[in-house]
Amino acid sequence: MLEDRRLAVLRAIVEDYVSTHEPVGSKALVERHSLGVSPATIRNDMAALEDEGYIAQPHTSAGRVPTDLGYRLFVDRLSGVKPLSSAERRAIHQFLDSAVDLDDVMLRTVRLLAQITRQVALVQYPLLNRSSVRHIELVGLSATRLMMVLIADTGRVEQRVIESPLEFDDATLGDLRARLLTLVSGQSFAQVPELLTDFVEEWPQEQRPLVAVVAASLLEAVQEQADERIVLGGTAHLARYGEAFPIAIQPVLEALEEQVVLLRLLGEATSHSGVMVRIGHENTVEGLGATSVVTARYTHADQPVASLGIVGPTHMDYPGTMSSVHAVAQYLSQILSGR
Amino acid sequence: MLEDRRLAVLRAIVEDYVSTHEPVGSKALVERHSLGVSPATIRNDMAALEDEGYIAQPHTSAGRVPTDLGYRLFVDRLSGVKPLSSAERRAIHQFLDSAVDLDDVMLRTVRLLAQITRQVALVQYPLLNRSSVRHIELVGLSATRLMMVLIADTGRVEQRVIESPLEFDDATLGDLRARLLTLVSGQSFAQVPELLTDFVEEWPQEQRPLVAVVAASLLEAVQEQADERIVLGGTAHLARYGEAFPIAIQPVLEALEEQVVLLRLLGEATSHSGVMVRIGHENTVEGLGATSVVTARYTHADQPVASLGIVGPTHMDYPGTMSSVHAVAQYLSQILSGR
DNA sequence: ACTTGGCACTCGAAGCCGCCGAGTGCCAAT
DNA sequence: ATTGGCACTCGGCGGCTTCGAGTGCCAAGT
Repeated sequence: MLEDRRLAVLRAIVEDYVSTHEPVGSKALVERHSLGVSPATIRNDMAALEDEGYIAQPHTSAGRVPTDLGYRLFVDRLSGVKPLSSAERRAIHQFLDSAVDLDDVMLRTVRLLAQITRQVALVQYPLLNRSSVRHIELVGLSATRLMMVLIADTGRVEQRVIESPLEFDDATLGDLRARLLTLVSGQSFAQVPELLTDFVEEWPQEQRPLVAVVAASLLEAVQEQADERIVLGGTAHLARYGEAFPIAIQPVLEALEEQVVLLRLLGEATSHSGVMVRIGHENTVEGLGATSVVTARYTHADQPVASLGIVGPTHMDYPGTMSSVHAVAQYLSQILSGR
Repeated sequence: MLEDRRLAVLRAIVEDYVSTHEPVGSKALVERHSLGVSPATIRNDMAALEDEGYIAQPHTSAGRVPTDLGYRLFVDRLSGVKPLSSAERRAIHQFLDSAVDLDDVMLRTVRLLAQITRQVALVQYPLLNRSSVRHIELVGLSATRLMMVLIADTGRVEQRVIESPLEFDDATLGDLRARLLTLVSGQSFAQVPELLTDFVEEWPQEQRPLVAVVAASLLEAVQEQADERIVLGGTAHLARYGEAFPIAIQPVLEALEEQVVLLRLLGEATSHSGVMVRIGHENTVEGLGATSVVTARYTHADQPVASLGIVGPTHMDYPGTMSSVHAVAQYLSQILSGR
C-alpha cells in the first residue's frame, strides 16, 4: 500500500515533469493528481524516492526531477500503453498509400516517424544478411571493370564496382552470372558464404582471378557492418528542445553523423523483440548520455530484418513514443511483406 | 584616396568582425590595423559607410557590424584569394588516395568540405542530365516487374523498379535491353528524350505497353529534379555557431531537410562558372535568410555536371571558404575525370 | 578640404540588493 | 502512518547603480 503510493508519486512526477519541463513540488503534485493525501505525506514519499535514487533536486529549494533510474522504473513498471491519436493513425495511413521504391519507403518511414514523435528518427535499411537473394546481376563496364548488382527479396538493391585483375569477355561474364544465380538464387544471403566455399575452385584456372574478386565482393557485401545503411530525419527537432534546455546538441549532432554509432544504436534492437528503450547514461554511446533512444525491430516475412527508432531528450513522453515506434515498425513490416 | 580609405575601413571591419564576432569600434580598428589616421577620422568614414548601408549598429552605443550589403562589397571588391593552408592540402590529399565508388567519392568529398570549412557541406551527385549513358541494364524480378539500372559515365548508378502492365518473358526483355543499348549507349542522357521519340512505335503492338513503361521510366529518370541527389555533412557545425549566436538554427535545419530547397541552392551554381556566393537575404530560400551559401560547380570531362558548396553564418571567412570550396570542386573534377 | 582632439551623451552589460515565494525538512499531534 | 505547522533555504526577478565602450558633433589645426 505504502509502496504503491510511492510508485504513484513517481509516476505523477514523471508525467508532470515531461509535460511541464519544470521541477515538480509536493503541492503541485497533490493539486494535479488525486492522490488523496496531503503535501506533507508526499514530501515524505519524495524524500524516500530521493534516497533510493529515483528522483533528484536540481537545487535545494526546488521541486524534484526524475533521474535516469526513475525513468527506467517508470518505463518498466508504471507506463501503460498509450493508444495512437487519430492524427497519428491518419498520418500513417496517408503514408501507406503512395510508396513506390524501397528507397521511397525508407524515406517516408523516417519522415513519418520524425513527424509523429517529434524527435530525430532513424531507419535502418533491411540487412542483406537477413534477406534472401532475389537476383544478382553482373554488368561489364569496360574490359576490366564490372558492376555487381544485388537485389534482395526485401527490395533492397546494392551495387558495387569491381576491378578485375585481368580482362574478361561477355561470354565469361554471362557464364559467371548464370552459375552464380543458380547457386544462390532464393537462398538467404547469410548462407552465401557457405554456398560459395568451393565456388572458385570449380572454375578453370585462367578464369579464377575474375571469379575470385567477384566472390570476394559478394562476401564483403553481406558482411555485417558493411551492409548497414541508415536514413536520418527530423534533426530539426533537436533545435526545438535544445533551445530551452541544457542539453548540448552539438555532441548529439556529432554522434548522429557517425555511421558506426548509429549502427550500434540500432543493431542491438534487431536481436531484441518488442520496443527497446535506453535511457540517458544507459547509452554507452559517446554524446548520447543525455538522451534516450527508443528502438524496435521490423520484419520481412516474419523474420526480423532491421530496426528503426528515435533519439530524444530523457524527459520524453515514453508511453506515446514507444507506441509510435512500435506502430511504425509494425506498419513497415506489413508494407514490406505486402510487396 | 578618400574612397580608398573607406573601403579599407570596411575591409578592416569585416575582417575584425569575422574573427572576433563582436561589433567593432573606431578605436579598436586603428589599433589593430595600421590605417595611419585617428579614430575620429575613422568615425567619419564609418558614419558614411553606415549611410550607404554597408555597416550597421546593433544598438546606439555599440560598434559597427557589416550588413549583407557590406559583405557583398567585401566579397566582390575587397577580398583577395587566400591560399590553402598546408593542413588543408594534406586533408585533400589524404582524401584522394582511397576513394572507391562514386558513393564513396561523394561521401568523402562532403566530409572533406565540412572539415576544412568547418561549415555544413552539400555535395550534389553528378546530374544524369549532363552525363552520358555508359550502360543500361534491365533485370526481370517477376513476371510483371523489372528493374532498370542506369549507369552514367560519371560513375553514377540509378535504379528504378518498373511495374509492367502485362507479363513479359526473358527473351523480350533481352531484346528490349539490346535495342535500348544500341540506341542510347554512349549518348548524352540529355539527348535520350529525342532519341526515344519514335522508339515505342517501332515495336509490335503486343509489346508496346511494356516498352512504353520502360521508356517512360527512363525519361522520368533523366528529368531535372527527378535526378537530384544530394549528400549533407557537418551539420554539427551548426550547433557551434548556434551556441553563441542569435541565428536560430531550427529553420536552417529544417531547410536542410528539404530536398527541394537544397536543389535550388545548388542548381543555380551549376550554370555559373567560378565560385558563387549568396549572402544573407540574397538567399531567396526560406530559413536561410541569415546564412550565406558558397557554391561552385564541378566538372566531368570538362563539362559541368553538378555543384557542391557550404552553408554558414553570414559572418564567415569568405576568402578562406571560397578558396576551399573552389579547391574541392577542382579536385573532385580531377577525380571524376581520372576514373 | 580633411583631419583631429575634445567633449557630452547614450545605452547596454554587469554587479548588487532585497523581496518573494515555492519548496523543503522536521516535529509534535492525531 | 498521516498531517498541519513552522522555520529555513535559495533561486529568480525587478529595480537600481555603475561602468565604459562607442558615438556624433564641433571647433581648431594643417
